[in-house]
Amino acid sequence: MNEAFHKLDPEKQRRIWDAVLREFAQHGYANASTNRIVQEAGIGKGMLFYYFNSKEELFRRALEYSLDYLQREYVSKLDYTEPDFITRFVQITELKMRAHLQNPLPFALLANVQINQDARQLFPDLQQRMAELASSELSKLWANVDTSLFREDIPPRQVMNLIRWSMEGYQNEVMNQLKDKDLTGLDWQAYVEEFYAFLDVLRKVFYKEGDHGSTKSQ
Amino acid sequence: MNEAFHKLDPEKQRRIWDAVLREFAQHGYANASTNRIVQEAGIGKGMLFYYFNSKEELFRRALEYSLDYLQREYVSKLDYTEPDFITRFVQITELKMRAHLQNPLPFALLANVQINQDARQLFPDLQQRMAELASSELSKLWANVDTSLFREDIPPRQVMNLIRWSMEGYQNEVMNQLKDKDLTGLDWQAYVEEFYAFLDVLRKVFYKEGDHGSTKSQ
DNA sequence: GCATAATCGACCACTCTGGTCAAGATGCTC
DNA sequence: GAGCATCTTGACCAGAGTGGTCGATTATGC
Repeated sequence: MNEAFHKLDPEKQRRIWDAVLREFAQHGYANASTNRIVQEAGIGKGMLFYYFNSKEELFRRALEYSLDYLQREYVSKLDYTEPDFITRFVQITELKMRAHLQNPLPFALLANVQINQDARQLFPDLQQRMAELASSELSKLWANVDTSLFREDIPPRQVMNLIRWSMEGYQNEVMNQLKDKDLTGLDWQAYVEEFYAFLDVLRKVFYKEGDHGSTKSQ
Repeated sequence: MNEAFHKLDPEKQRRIWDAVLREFAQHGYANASTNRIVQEAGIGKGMLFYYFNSKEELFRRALEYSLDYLQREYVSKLDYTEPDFITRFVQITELKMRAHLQNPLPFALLANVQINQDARQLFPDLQQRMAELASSELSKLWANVDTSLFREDIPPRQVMNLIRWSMEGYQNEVMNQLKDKDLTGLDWQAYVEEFYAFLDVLRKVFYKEGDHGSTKSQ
């Protein structure tokens, strides 16, 4: 990559990355068009191949950029000291949503690469970095959980899976509901309260009986 | 569509549909190639446009074929008399897997159309038929459920959602595990037993206490 | 033998591709 | 201002691929 790119006005860098990531995320490696990228980025065609030398390198850099973004804005901020599994999972989800809200494109690109096998054989090293990121995130999720909070007639592993699946299902449901709606002027408070009520249900179902505290008080 | 197509050797028809569905499912409408289709189907280019007159009609027919397949092999076989929600859900899942195993391509094509908005504005009528199919399937899922089996300290609606999400999560997990493996000579029995054990956990968690019968005996 | 239907694939005009490069703009130093 | 290096552009390239056509050839049924 030409180092001139790094000297660019940051706003312009962002515009270029935006266009690049969006194009690759939407169309995959093979069907992405460098013409559309320069058009959307508002730069001349020559510049794209001046900064990056080929489409292949461009894609490689885009993937690296996305992985770096996730590492920096999400994975590195994860905190695995919280022993309460549900609370921890909520924290993680919040972080992920925050990073996603700030810039959804890296997520979109990585999701596309995961599904579309376009790039798999072309960039096996990055494919591996992706796999590592995903597996390390998940394996750490299970570590140092205080399983003594769980009800004892079900294996802790299964309890954690059930909680995870339930929360993921809940998330997807809310996402789908909100997809088409106008987000301005939305009654967030109602959603948040419903969510905490949902957490209380999970605690009631999967935790030991007794007062383990409502989540609302947080 | 040229009626000559219907007079074709059924095996040849199947080969053509296979190639068509696979291509559209993999690449979406815009990026699908009629050249690749005829090559994979093993017919001359002329024939494709003899049977179907244009790429647009071809896609339309492919979508209709897929919707018909799902209707015939899956939705029409659904039975909503079983009052036990878990049992019903298992039955539904089994039907879906059976149809999917017999021919996954219609599922793949519809999934692609759902995600890729390629075709949305081109074929709004079929888009609507898809939406109807999905919503009718889901709304019927909730009807006539014997909620008296559920524990009473949680709204029945929420119990059903939690069960649904848990089972979907379980499915995805198993699917992911099996994705790369060699399916021949697999120990299915072990999987089935683990699944029934999982169902027992769900019953223990979400149903009223007392002997509601193990699922293993089925 | 003959009409009709089925089948092929070379061919068409066209669009789009990743990539190049001569020409010019811009900024910096003296 | 001149001179030089660095940026920036977009017209242009050869090549690949597009959906679709059609004259030629073969198979079928009577």
